Amino acid sequence: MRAQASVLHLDLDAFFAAVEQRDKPSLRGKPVVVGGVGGRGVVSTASYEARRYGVRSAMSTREARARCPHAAFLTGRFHAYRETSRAVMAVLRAVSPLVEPLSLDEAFVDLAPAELGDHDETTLRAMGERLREGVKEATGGLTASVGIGTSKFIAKVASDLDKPDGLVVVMPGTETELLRPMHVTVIPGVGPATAERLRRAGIHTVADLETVSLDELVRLVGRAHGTGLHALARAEDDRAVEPERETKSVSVEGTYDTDLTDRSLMSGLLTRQAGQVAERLRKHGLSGRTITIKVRLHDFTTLSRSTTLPSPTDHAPTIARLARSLLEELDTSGGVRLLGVGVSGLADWIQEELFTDEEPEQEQDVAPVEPPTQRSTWAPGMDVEHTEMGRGWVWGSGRGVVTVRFETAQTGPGPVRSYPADSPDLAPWRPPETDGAPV
DNA sequence: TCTGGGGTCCTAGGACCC
DNA sequence: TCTGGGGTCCTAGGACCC
Repeated sequence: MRAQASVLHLDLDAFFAAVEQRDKPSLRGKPVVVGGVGGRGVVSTASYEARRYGVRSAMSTREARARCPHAAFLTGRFHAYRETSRAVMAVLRAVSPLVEPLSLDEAFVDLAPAELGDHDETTLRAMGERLREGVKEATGGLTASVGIGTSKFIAKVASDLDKPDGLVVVMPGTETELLRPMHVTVIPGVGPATAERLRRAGIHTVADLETVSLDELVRLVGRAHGTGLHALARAEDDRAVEPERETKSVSVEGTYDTDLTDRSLMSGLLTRQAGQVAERLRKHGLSGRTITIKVRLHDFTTLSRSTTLPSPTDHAPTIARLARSLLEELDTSGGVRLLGVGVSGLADWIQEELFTDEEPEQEQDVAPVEPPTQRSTWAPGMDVEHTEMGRGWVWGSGRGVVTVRFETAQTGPGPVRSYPADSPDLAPWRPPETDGAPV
């Protein structure tokens, strides 16, 4: 918590719906719902006109239709949202370079570098109004709610207090009296599960929470969460505004209107998703070592399976192949409603650099370290044949060693073995390009 | 026919190493 | 030979956020 109110939080009001109303004047003043329109879609954003009918974010579109049948139901136009978001972030960066976007419609701004002179309430309000005006101009009339306070937590709570189109400044020293009467769910990280645990312990408000000892909180909700809650209940929050946050994972998933039962269809869908993930990785110059699939069964139980490569990849056939073999482990006979593929353990360099950089620590289980050669011969994902092991594909390669994952059509994925890259027992057996055709 | 999609962070257990 | 403890990496699942 800072001595001065110098953290600002800005939240665009009903952002997706507002962009739709801006771009299509016939929708202005009318209920608009943006979200999935399929049988299993949910509401992403409801305009304030639609909220009057009880339509809320995360509600199923089916229920939203029941509550407000005359609303316009639209799927998102993410290009337009991204473009508009960029314009908003540019307005914020003109005030201070320290802007941390949380999503397309939300950001923190650290006002410390802004030349504000005094941080008295009048100056802060003027700054907030100036920003809101700037956003309106840059976006063709979108409104935003702004909160200013001594920490991220307080700024965020403040921006929520006078929505929509509001501005609230919480001056230093007034934080705890503001928070105490509020329900524990104002604290970021307290969702339904945590709120229920706290409720059972008789803790409802922030004031209640403040009386609970650190040990007791840790016992209730775990180490990390407990210490966080203990501090936030006292408005203690020193989290910095971080303009550059690194991407940790990239994923694509889809929920299907009817449950999937056909394994070959699932394989095809995973293959297509793997291609989309690889494309996004490449676009951002990323690659990753851990491939994860996500499977949601008909009864909503959600499973994940993952595997970690010896070196990072952005190669679609490799990701697809691993995803498909991970699916083999799962019993999907009851039907699958969601399938997804993700890559994590990201590096901002690609595998080729393994060959040019100095030797990494990591060792292979086959010893001979030859001079780095064969770069193009053993590309990840490439199909290979071993005289004894049979068919497999390149899982990773580097430093004169190629790691192969063997599999057969009959038995599925098999063992992983490493060989010297010049092993006469190992040969490519067909070009990999036939792989990856979606169903 | 309740329950999206893209993320982040945490926990807990096992393997493995020192 | 037995007893341990700590650290790191990996996997699976869950809570949470917008």
